[in-house]
Amino acid sequence: MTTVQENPLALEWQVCFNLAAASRSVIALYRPVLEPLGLTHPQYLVMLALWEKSPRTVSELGAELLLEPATLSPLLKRLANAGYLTRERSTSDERALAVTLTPDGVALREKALAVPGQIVAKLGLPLEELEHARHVLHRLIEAAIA
Amino acid sequence: MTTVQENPLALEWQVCFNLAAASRSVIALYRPVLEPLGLTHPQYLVMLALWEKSPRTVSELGAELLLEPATLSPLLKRLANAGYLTRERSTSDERALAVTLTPDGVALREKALAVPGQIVAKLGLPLEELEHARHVLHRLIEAAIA
DNA sequence: CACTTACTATTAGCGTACTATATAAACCTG
DNA sequence: CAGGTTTATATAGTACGCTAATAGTAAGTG
Repeated sequence: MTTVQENPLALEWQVCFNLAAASRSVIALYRPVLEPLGLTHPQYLVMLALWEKSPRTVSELGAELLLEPATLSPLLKRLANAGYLTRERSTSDERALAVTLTPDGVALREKALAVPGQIVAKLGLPLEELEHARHVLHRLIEAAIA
Repeated sequence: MTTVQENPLALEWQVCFNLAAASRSVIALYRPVLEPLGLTHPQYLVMLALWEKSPRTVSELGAELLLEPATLSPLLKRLANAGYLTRERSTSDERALAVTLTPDGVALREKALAVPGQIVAKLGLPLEELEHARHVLHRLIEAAIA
């Protein structure tokens, strides 16, 4: 393993590479766990947001998830097709879309409660280390979007 | 901000959300920096790997970058179209593809040397914190692919 | 009130990124 | 050395995720 001094462009020393690789590697663990729920990982994150508060507009979801409306729009359509939410124009503001959980969508939360534990088991890391990682990542987000 | 005890599915408490959001947020910083080099972020990572060693096969690149051949195949074609590398069947093993930097590809490294500094400046975090983040992420990768 | 400006979501186009499948070369084993 | 298996890429299909451009609604202004 080379040092940064020798090669400032060494792949393994780039935070961005480790960030991208960690994101893909960890999300890959979710695939088999979320498959029985009929969700992809981004869809799971949208459901997490909606379980906290529903209805929400596309903008509100985008602000919390840090996703562009153009990304959410088709994703929400797929979740609507799956029967987990409805998409209706807001009555107060015809521009806004009210994204609302269906009873099926609300009920799915019960199954989802088992997800975090399964992932933690797969990772095999102590909770303190995961909590520390979460904190480090939050700092990176804050720095990047500042 | 709710606690984990209150809501184990709280979005902001999920490592996976912070991981995905941090990855997208940090990579977004690279876009304007890499644009003059004619590279996307995944393409930049491939070039980092090739600057370390060229020629490489698709499998070797996939092993280092943790990417599937199906992802690399079209990505390498785009880099070949850009003139940064050539794709030729290996003479010793006709199954393998020899991915080799062109002189243009080699020369691009000089411009790339300025990239990490620009990103660090944009993030505005001390190098020690970035190095620590890199270490934490490496631990997550190891745990996830174990 | 007409006009302009701002806001909200959608669409189009491009580039990842995955699984599953296909194809061809290399290998191994009887 | 023929036949099956393994290995190395490539392709098909689906789903993000972005920017840029669009359409429709709301709000502000003379």
